[in-house]
Amino acid sequence: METLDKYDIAILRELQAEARLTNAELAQRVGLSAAPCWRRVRALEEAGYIRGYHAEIDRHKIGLGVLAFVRLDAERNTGDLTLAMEQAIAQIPEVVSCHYISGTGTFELQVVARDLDSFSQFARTVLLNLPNVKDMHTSFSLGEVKAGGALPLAHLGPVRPVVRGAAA
Amino acid sequence: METLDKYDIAILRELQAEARLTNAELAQRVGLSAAPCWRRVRALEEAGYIRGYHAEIDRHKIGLGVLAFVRLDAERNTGDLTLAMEQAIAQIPEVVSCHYISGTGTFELQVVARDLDSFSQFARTVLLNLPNVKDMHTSFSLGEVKAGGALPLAHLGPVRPVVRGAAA
DNA sequence: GGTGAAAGCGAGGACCA
DNA sequence: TGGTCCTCGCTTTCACC
Repeated sequence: METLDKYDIAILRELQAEARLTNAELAQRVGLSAAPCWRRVRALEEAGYIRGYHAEIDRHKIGLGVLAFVRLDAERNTGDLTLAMEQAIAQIPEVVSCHYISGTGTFELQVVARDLDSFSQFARTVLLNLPNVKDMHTSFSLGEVKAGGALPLAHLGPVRPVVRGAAA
Repeated sequence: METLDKYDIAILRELQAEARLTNAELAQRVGLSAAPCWRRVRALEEAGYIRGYHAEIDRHKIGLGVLAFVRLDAERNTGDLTLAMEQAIAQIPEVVSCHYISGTGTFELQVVARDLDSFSQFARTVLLNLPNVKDMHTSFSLGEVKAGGALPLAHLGPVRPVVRGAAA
């Protein structure tokens, strides 16, 4: 699995948009017959291009009205302390994502909570009690302009729709 | 679909973790037989709890080495201008997510790019050319401490594993 | 790499408790 | 509501081009 050809790209695109496509439907959309299409999907999974398949759940429907962007600054910035902090953060369910941002020891988190009260309590009792935390800055999402996190694939190649039997 | 019971919660949890489960396997895991399990999945989809199913693609494997957190400040903050800005942002493939942050007109974006050069060019030619942009602040992810964005479900109820036939 | 075909199993619906 | 049965179509794996 060295490089991706147009079929692989098309498969990634389709599965990123709609992971529960049947193999038959997927094959038709990318312009392949079922067997080779299925083999490619398997190869993409095994090579690690596809890390998994997930249902996207509506945050608001399950009562998580608050999405906060939190920046945590670390007190000190040695490898050990940072690692311990990372491990502690990664285990918190309310933390939806966390990235290490810079050599100065800042983490950018996305945190969900039921409401502002709930967030506030969470921030005080959990986030600020993490080891090695110096400071915290929070911004709240007031509106989702774009969500879903689908990655662009256009850079992988000229992504013309694949039409079966069409000459180049 | 007023409220979720323990079966619904279990279904959401399993499908969030692994969307391509067969219905038979899912039913077994949540402690239901196939037909009612499948009916519930359908109901959850139709009620909007499940917004879709997506393959998670490895950003690095497809050559997107850079993930940036970008804050865009709007020049002026009227409804029309903000809306136009939002619509422009939402259409940019490299923008993986975008949230409106505060009444002062700040947007928090996640942007992917091949490398720093590529990001830099993208920022100059696309982001800074958006209508109504005043200012831009960028932080780069140096490490994914936690990713995937799975929502916590524990607040929906005491989430004991459902065991078939086990008395409470 | 691609196609086509065969076998086994799950999806999806009807119906009962 | 959950459980059972039944049928169709898909998945998955052949062998072969």
